[in-house]
Order: sequence, then C-alpha cells, then structure tokens
Amino acid sequence: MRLDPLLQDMAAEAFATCFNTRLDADQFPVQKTRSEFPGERTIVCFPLARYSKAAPDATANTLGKALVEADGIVLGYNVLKGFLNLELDPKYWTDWLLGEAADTAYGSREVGSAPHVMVEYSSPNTNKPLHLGHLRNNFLGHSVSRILENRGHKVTKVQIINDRGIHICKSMVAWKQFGNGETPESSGIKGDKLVGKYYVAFDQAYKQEVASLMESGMEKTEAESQAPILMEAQNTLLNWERGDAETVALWTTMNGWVYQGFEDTYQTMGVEFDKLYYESSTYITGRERVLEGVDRGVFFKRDDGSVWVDLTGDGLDEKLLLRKDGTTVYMTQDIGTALLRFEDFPDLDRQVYTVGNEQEYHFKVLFLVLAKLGFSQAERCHHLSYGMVELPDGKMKSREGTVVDADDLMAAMFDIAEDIAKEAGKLEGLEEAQQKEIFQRVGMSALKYFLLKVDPKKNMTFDPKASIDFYGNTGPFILFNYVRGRSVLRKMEAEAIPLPHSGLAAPTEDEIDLIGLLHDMQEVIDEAADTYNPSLVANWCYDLTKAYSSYYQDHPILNADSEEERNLRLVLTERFTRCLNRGMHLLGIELPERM
RNA sequence: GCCCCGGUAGCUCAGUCGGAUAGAGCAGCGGACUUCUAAUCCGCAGGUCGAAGGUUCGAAUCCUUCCCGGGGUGCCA
Repeated sequence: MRLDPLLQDMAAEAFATCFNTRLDADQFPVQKTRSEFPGERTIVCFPLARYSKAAPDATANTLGKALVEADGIVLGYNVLKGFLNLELDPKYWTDWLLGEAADTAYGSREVGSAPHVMVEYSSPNTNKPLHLGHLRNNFLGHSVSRILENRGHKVTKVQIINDRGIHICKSMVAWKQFGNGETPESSGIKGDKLVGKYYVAFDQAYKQEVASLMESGMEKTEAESQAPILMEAQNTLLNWERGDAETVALWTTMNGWVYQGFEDTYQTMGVEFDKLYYESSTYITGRERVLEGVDRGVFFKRDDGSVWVDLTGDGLDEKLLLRKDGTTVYMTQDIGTALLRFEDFPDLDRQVYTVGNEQEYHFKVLFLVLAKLGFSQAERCHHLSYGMVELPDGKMKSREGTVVDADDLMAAMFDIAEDIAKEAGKLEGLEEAQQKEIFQRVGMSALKYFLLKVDPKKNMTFDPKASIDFYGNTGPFILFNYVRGRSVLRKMEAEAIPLPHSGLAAPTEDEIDLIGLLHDMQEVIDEAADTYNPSLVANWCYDLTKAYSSYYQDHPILNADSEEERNLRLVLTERFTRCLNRGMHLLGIELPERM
C-alpha cells in the first residue's frame, strides 16, 4: 500500500479509538510536511476538530500520540497549531528503496493492461516547412503517447496529412512557371523547403498581378479574384479533383518532396508514427457518412442543399457539414477520418488530438457529432489543446519573416551543445560519431525540455535573441546530473562493487527528501497520464535532479565514511538514474552516458 | 455581444480538487573546484499572487463583479 492511503487508514483507526467517532480514511488530509518542520507527512487537523470536539492542536496531539503508540511506521510527531507533523521510521524509506523501488518496472504498467488509444499529432500543412509551433505539437503528442503507453495503454500514433487543397496547387503552379524543373536533388534544397519556396513565389507573383490589374483600373476585390496565376491554381485544383493524369502526377511528385523533407525533420526530432492518414482520401469518406447521417435523421438538409447538424440541444449552434454545392468542409473531413480510424481499429477506446487551442470549438463539435452518430468512444475522446508559442513581440508571422524554422532551431541547439562541450573538454578521446551523438542529445534535451516543461494549455514565449539556456532549469542540467550519477555507477562496477541489496544506513533528512521524490514518481506519472500533461513529468524530473545535484555536491558516494552509508548512497544513485531515465524517456528525451 | 483560456519576483515559469512564512531558473551581488563530471553547489537580494468585494478557523487557489492579454464564435483549416 502506498504511503498516504496507509497513513489515512492508520489515522482513521486511531481517531476512532481516541474520539469514539469513525471517519472515512479520505477525511484525513495528508500532505507533505514543509521542510522547516521535522517529519515527512502532515495531517491537517482543523477539519477534524468538529468530530473530536476538541481544539485542533489538542486533536493533533491526541492523534499523534495514538499513531506513535500504534506501533506502525510513525516514530514521532510534533504539532504546530492544527498541523500534526509525522516523523516516520527511517526504515520505512530504506525498505521502500529495497522493495518497490528496486523493481526495474517501478512506475510502469504492462502494455495492454489499459485500453487502446490513438494519439494524433503533427499534421502539418504541406505548403510550408515545420516551425517552432510544430515542435511544441510534436513533442507534446509524442510525449503523451509514451506516457499513455507507460500507463499500460496500447497506443497507436498517427497523423493526418493535409495533402489536398488549394495550397499545394499554388506551389505546383509557381513551380511550373518559375521552377525550370528544379528538384531537391538538383538544387540540394530539402523537399519541404523547396515546395515552401514556390509557395512564397506564388504569393509574390500573385501580389504583383493584383497590383498591375489595379493599375489598369480594376477594383481591388475583382483584381484579387481575377489574377491569372490564382485562376491557374484554381484550375489546377479542379483538374486534380477530376483526376487529370498530368496534374495528379505533379501533385504526387511535389507532395513526395514535402514528405521526404518532413520525414528528415521527424527523424531529427526523434518522433515517429505508426500510421498515416491522408486527407485526400478521408474527405470522401466524410462526405459519404454525412449523407448517410442525413438519411438516418442525425443531420438535416437545408433547401439550398447544404447539410447541417443541430447542436442547440447541447448548448451550441447549428454547424455546417456540407456546403450547398456538396463540397466538404474541415469538419466533414475530420468526421470521415475519425470514422475510418474506428473501423481500422475496432478495439479503439478513444482518440487524442494534439491540435492548437484555437480549434477547441471544432473538437467540441466533432466529439458531439461522433456521439450523435452512435460512437460511445466519443465521450472519451480528448482534444490535447495547447497554447501558441509566441515571440517576445507577439506571434510568428511568415510575412514578416519571424517564423522560427524547426530544422534551423534544432541545428542551432546542436551547435551550442557542441561549443559548450568543447569548451569543457570532457569528451576528448571519444570518436567523432559518439561526440556528435552527444551534442545532438544534449541540444535536443534543451529544446524538448524547454517546450514540455510549460503547462500545455498556456501560451509560451520564446525569445530567439535570448535563445534556449543550457544552464539552470534546463534539459542539459538534468542530463548532466544523470551523467554524474552514471559515472559513479560505472566506477562502482569497475571496482567490482555489487549494487547493495541490504545493509543501508538510516537516511538523513536530505536523503529522505530524495527518496520522497523517487516515491512521488508513481503519482506524478499517473496524473500526467490522466490529464495528458507532460509538464508534470518535466517538473518532477527537475525537482528530483535538483535534489540529487545538491546532494551529490557534498556527499562522497564511493568514499563514504561507512559501508552502510556507501550502500545507501549507491542505492540512491542507482534509483535516481533509473527513475530519471523513465521520466525523461516519457518526455521523449534520450540521455547520454557522458557529456 | 457571447463563450473559452491566461494574468504569480525585472524576465521565463512552478504552485490553483482551500492549509503553515507563495517557490525555481535566468538576470544582479558575494562565496566554493588537490575529490565519484563545477553544464555544479551554497548564500544575499528581489512579491499589493491583475483589482475590489464575498465564503471560510484558514484563499494565489472557491464564488461575484470589473480591468488587461490571447483565442473562438453557421459555408477558412
């Protein structure tokens, strides 16, 4: 039994004996004791006073005495006002270290012991390279996937590729007009960057055409719709929808360039997908299912032919599902995609969508629609909503060239890691490939931790000038202390010292703090799974690391004064590195052995 | 207009299912490397928790109103 429920049970028992009143165990508020008082757990006795019919501090004293006499894990107590601080038997902590914490599976559950969940993330448009906002999305989605998997869920990671529509046609038209057959191979430009370049080229040409049309006397709105290059793009879209061979061929080619470019970026980011869905195929399913829904009376058709869903009974509005010309909207496509996924994976219990918070309304509607179509999974579906990554002076704007490119940023992080490592000079003697691997892990840890430590729902600020730090509350700080711990354990093995299984010294106050943090891991990662919130894991990793760092600084481990102390410190170090490894893995961060 | 989210130290963020004197990092100042990795540690300084009311033994946390910022709001995605 975990500590807090155990103490609650003991308290309920003792309270019944002392005051002749039996309360439920969860009526005893247990919290961590503030560090300035002796003890590890505190029972807040103010709310108990009305049942004990005694003052809070008197109640606390009576209860504390009874808990000590109960001959359990409580050795002593102290009372301040209504706060009953319990001083636990140090043996409780060493037993825990050698018990639950010794299990290498501590903190995880068997995969498949919880239902199958699908997590969608990334899902970028195919007209622009990935930027900082996508990094937050990908890291979040990937981390949540791992957190759910750790919780025992079977997890399928997917993304929807928005490969259809006017945006890719614009790039196609511009490439045909200005590209001279340029390819990623011929130019050495990454595929997504190349297509993005023509998307920009389209926009520039379009603006010029609009301007010259207006100079020759045309109204602005007319010029904007009559510009030849835009009409060409619209024509391309029509050709694509008709299945015109040449258009489809170019579309396939250019989308292929983009995907290859994205794939390279995903590889660097360390994220992956189990299955891809393509909007170009799911929107048709969506239209079919919406029309079926009309037949079943779930949706209704207006006189003009448009199809709607009535959500006024759910406190929302009426929402358009098909335009009057029969074409699909975003919602139609998402309905189709969702239904396809439930068909592809009949055991799927829910879907989690990692999408920015500007689409909260959209997902509220989507889940209601799925419920109306008879999918009971809908009530467990979750929109993993996250805030924007903003620059100090506001949003990233592609027109103003303030977009922070994902590839550039990652490369910059690797460079910084390399500079710092070379200055420290601790990697000399390692092969170049090994060094490079370390630079990448350290740089990536800085970036991932920076983006994941903030509560997903909050907007966050990224200052390109201040850059991302490698000191203080950062990924590299956590890695550094992991490396220090591992270094000790390597030396332990080199000296043929076995990892102790008994004979631990009684832990001191700072050691109990450290054990307490290790003990917290279970609750933290459970809550992170329940709330789809990696920032809880990130902050726990930091708290744990900070405690270890401070401890490491002034406690010799292998050269401890006594064998019992050395045993305890070695076990602590082993548990620290292993638990930290689990936490960081859940964030998608890989730990180096040296740095 | 209505709905959702945020507002905590100069800056970036924790803490928010009510509990003790609100915590970290960065930036500033002062210390600590003959030792298992100093990308570290220790100390100092820094706060009307957006504002005002209310509930409570107790409010950054719950309720009401207001202010500021962001987002959304039937044929963009």
